[in-house]
Amino acid sequence: MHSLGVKCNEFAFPSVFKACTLTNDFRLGKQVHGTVVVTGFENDEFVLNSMVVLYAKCGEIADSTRIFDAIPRRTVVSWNALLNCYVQLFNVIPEKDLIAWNAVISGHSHNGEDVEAVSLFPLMYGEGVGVNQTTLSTVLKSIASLQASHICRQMHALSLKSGFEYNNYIVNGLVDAYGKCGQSEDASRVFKESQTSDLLAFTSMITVYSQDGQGEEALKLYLEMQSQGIKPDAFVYSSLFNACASLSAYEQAKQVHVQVLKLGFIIDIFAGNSLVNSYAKCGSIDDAERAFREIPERSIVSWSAMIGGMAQHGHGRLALQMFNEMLKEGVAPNHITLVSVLCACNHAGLVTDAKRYFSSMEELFSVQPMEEHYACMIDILGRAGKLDEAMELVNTMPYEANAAVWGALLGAARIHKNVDLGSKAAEMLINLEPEKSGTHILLANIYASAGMWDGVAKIRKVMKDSNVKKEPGMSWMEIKDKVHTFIVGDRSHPRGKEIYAKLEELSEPLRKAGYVPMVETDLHDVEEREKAKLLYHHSEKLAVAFGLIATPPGAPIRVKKNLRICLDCHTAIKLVSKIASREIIVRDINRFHHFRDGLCSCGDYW
DNA sequence: TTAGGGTTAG
Repeated sequence: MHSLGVKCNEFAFPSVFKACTLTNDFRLGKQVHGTVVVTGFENDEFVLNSMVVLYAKCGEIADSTRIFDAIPRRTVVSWNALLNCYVQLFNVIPEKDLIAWNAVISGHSHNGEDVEAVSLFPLMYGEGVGVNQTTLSTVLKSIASLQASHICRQMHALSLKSGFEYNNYIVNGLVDAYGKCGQSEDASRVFKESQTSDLLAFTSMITVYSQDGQGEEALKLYLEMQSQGIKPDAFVYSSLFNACASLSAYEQAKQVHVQVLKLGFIIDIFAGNSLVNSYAKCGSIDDAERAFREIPERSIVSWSAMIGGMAQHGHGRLALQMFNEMLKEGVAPNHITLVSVLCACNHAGLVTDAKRYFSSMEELFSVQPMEEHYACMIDILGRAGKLDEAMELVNTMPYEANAAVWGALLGAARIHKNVDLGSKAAEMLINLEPEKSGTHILLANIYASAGMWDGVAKIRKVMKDSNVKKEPGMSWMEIKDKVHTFIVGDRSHPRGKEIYAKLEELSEPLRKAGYVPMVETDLHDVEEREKAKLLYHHSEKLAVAFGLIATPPGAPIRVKKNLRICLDCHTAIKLVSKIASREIIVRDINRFHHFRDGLCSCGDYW
């Protein structure tokens, strides 16, 4: 082709390099390299990646590395080629020094080969070449990816022994690794004891808090960082938005958003994606969509966050429209996007669409259905009352039914009052997750709705005997930048008297609108009258009452709850939204409920 | 010569 005088473009070069590599024709490969330079394609990343492989295979490690370093986005193939080259070279070095060991360990770590990186460390240590901060921080990063908390502790001890207590790289590495291993207390201890004022260490610690659900701690640390005069960058903000998301702190998210705009970090894709997620989780899907539209180059994560947000808000059809818009833009969905798409169908009751997506996802999008997709599909079928179809899928799927699947079946059994399926699913769940009290409660609900009071009594006894405590329901409501917490029957709030007075004031119009307390499914071992009182003072009702007295008339009220919203509160809040002419948004553990004018966006289907 | 922090679901 070349000798015929036909010009080669950037699409042809990678194939030519690949052919040279496969046939070991390095002389020709180098000639082609010359042509690349002449034709001006030496900056094309596909061309460069294929050259890295060529030079690595012919053992010219220096050239391979030089080209590799210049590529902005490296492919797995070029990583592997260069790494193999280093490993081979490394193996023939008789006396390996510290730098050689570090280079190979970090090569494995960068390449996602964390087990190899971590296992090389003891060999290196045994050689007596010593360790430096590079070794430890590289190994800690792999430990973090592996979530190996036991090894993390050993590396911590070694770091202290080696005198790296105040080294920023090591402090950051330990905070990150402990955090990823789920040991947030250890992360926090290392961070505090180091007394560091390093931006990366602060970012890691803020991230640990936000991923551990300690949103308030994350925000507090961010304030402390600012008071120390440490200038934030875009990394901090993606974690901070997550902290706001986990707190459902809408006002906080808005304030942080303003700062991000001022600092010019809004073009950062991670911060942008977190902002979309944050607004969605804080109850404002409109703000989320505005933020989404402002992202200059939307990634699959941006689309997934937006589609998932719409799904959780019950806007199933809009979520599917968004999905189609994404496909039109040529963005390929991943397994998470498809979970959100199925979830959208689920919340909107779109069974036919769900079946279509589920059965064609592998063919259309090359994504094999995973456990999550099966669990979602079983949930959809179950909710829609297609219990036989749901069971058939359970029996034919290539996975063992897990807690998500049994949970879906238990939920379906509750909605459709199927006592047999309910008790079977509950039994499986109690085996899989004995510590969770929700299972007992759902089963009790099934018995109660079937009028099987002896069953309810039996569960009450089992819970009492096995000391299973109902997880206390808690609700949160944010006013300005303060988050107010409520627990059932709680009178400790400074405006407690007014809150209870408001509920008292609402009781008559509620009764007139048809509200009857649903005392029968309550498992507390108390008198009926006492039960009605407890029910009427559930945390979400207290939070809504507080919202009514603490926000201006007509303002929306946003509440977050740690469990599923209870049926009684759902009914009551629907009526309150009409009586008080307010939009009330409740985020529960599963989804959002937008109450307006006596109705809920979930269509009583949750 | 070798090295550190962030995003989407269930």
